[in-house]
Amino acid sequence: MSEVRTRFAPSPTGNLHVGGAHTALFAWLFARHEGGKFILRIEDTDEVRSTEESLAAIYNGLKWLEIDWDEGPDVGGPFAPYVQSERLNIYAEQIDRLLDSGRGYRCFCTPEELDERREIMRARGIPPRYDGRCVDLPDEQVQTLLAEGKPYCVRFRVEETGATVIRDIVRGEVSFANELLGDFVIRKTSGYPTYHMAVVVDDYLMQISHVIRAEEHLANTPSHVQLMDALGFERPLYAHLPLILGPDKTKLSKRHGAVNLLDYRDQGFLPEAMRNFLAIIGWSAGAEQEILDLDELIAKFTLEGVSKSPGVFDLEKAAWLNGEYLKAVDAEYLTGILLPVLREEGLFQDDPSDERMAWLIAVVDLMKGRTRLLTDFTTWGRYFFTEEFIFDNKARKKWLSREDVPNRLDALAERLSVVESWAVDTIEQAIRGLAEELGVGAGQVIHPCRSAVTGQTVGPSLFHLMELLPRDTVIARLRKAAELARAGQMEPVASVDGDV
RNA sequence: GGCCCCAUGGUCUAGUGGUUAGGACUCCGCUCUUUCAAGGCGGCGGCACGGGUUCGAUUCCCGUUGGGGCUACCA
Repeated sequence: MSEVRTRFAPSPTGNLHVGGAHTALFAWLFARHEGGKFILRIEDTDEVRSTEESLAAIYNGLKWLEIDWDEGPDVGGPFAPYVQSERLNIYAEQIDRLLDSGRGYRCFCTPEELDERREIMRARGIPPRYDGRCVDLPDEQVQTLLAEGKPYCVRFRVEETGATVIRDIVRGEVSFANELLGDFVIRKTSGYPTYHMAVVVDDYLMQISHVIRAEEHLANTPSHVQLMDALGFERPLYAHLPLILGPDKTKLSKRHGAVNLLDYRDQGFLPEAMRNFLAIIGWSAGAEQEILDLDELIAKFTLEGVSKSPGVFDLEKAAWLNGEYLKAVDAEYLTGILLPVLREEGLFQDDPSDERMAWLIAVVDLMKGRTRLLTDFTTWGRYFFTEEFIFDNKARKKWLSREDVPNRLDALAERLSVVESWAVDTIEQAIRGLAEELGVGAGQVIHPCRSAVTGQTVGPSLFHLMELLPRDTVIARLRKAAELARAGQMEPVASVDGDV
């Protein structure tokens, strides 16, 4: 078998969205699994909507997921250029061939006329397709119109009878009746090729072996295949991937919330978790394993494992998976990713000392076992970084508003101020010792203490978390909580979020 | 409307002409623990429907229903 070459061919008309990332990932995984090449091609034949920013967003999104390309606009390659707007002469040449062979023809219908006729057809219940008005325009008439400078586009004359059969790796054989296809535009009035023309030419010239794309393109495929046949191009193999759906089961789009891949980075997702999650929508290794690292993904990925039915993007499960990665990942590595998130929130300084970094790593190590998103560090773990944290209602209600608590907190502060060293075991001794002296269970000191120091009733081991806070800070928090409680300011309040 | 695709719990899925239909997320219990939003254990919940084919269909065929995609001088 000749070399496997797959491509991702986005149009730079917006951010890299989740669906695009999914397609790119599958095409990339397949190429990597097969030891082939993965090509990035930019389809900017939409002159009005294409933007530079969007191109940058595509690069950033792919890089975030660690999807790399062997050939592309920035890295070049044997079939450069990889940006369609830089290949206009190539398409022009192929369009001319079609014009010469009679499979292409000039169409002088205006968009307004087309719209009007389409409406009429629709109203009559006829499938709206181009009526072929300009197909057999006499040559002299064409010359006259040309001479008049009348604008025109070029259409492709599709087969009138029979059927076009697509062999799709994931769907099997799919047949389309040719009579239902209309003569479609291959060159716009502007001179730009349409998507249909450009993909076909580029997939052939770039020697793409497997066209892996989303299912929304399945219905376009007979058009592409006919074009290829007419041009004498060998057909690639096709694999149409299931779509990603929103919770309402329609194609995932803006109205479902975040569809920009990088929004998930900002929401606290790890790239490896998002990659893993994307991979298991519409694909399964067959085994009962869902957590797969990059190497496993590449090793196990096959097109046969791709499912036909679309899948809902379940954010809940994505968050769970992210939590699994957070747990498994090395604390030092995680700290590196977390740093910008903390700085964004103004919770960590710009030029920390080695000591301070070591402290952060320790915090991350303590916290990561119970987080699902990176942003949990700035919400649940806020008390590590600032005094500006809230006392949630559960803590207020259950402990901080209790009558006996202020005295207990003060007593604990007193005791902690005299322990000879600030460490897990000395802290634990102090707390348990106080409980014993008061003749109450340890929990009666531990819980109020946790509430006062963290504002929450849940979290990592109290003694360990206290060790990571400066003694002065802990003591100050205990005293402050006691004071607030005495002033009657520890009653549950409506304004406090975090009442979970 | 026409064409095409799809159909296993709410969601992601494994799987088979004969299985107690398996796993994961969510949810609910129980348990461990100083706490749970962590860990452990357990539970609820599914083959869309109707016809065939067959000794036997979740599995194969047809239809229905439902969902989705496409129907542009957007890609």
